[in-house]
Amino acid sequence: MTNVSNVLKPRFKPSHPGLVFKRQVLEGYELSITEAARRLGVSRKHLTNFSNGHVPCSLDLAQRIAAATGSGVAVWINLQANYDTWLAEHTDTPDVVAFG
Amino acid sequence: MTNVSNVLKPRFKPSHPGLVFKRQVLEGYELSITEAARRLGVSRKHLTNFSNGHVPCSLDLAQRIAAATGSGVAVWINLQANYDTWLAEHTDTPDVVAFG
DNA sequence: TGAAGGTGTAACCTATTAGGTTGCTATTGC
DNA sequence: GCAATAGCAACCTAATAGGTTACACCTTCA
Repeated sequence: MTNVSNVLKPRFKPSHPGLVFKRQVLEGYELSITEAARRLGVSRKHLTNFSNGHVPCSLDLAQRIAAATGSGVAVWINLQANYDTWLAEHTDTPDVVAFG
Repeated sequence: MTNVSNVLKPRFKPSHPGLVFKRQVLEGYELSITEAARRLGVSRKHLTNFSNGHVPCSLDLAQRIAAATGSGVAVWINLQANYDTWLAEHTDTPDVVAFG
């Protein structure tokens, strides 16, 4: 697993998008989870789980956060993609037969 | 929706990861969908659907393709993320109350 | 001290979806 | 004709996003 991309781009475990949301957005706007959930149109339970890194950032949630904050939806999708990538690189790879 | 990022990074609709897989990987290795499905350990039906852009690239599939081709899993996750981003930017945004 | 609001978490339910199996039809090459 | 491939449909399952409700535990404030 030591290839060029790893050498050029050493990876530490990225923050879960929910933690970024909590620290950057909620604290930045001084919003409670309860109030943010109301404005986003999602349940408080779900936003709590997301903000604590227990559930991934779905496309729907990414769209809502982007719409409410004025940020691009790509930010949240890519945060999740980076997080997923790190996980995928650090879990066992499924059994396959190599191509070529 | 006309912001700096759109100006700097004009977006055309990205190819579905499955089409990339079909054109670049299958044709490159001269593999049939049937044979590739066998090697990846997924059903032929599912790989057909993926290769024709009917189903997204799941994390599991991304891991399998990466393992079989020696490419990084990030490639496939990011292809899907870019595709998702484009779709999210070109569909109606859900109803939310702005922060701040 | 007690009420109010915020937080975390658990149990339960529903809708969606990834993915499998089977079977049919069409196409291509031997 | 026949074998292999491809696309697609119907159907089934396991997993998951997300909701509702409820409970326990803080703070803060009157």
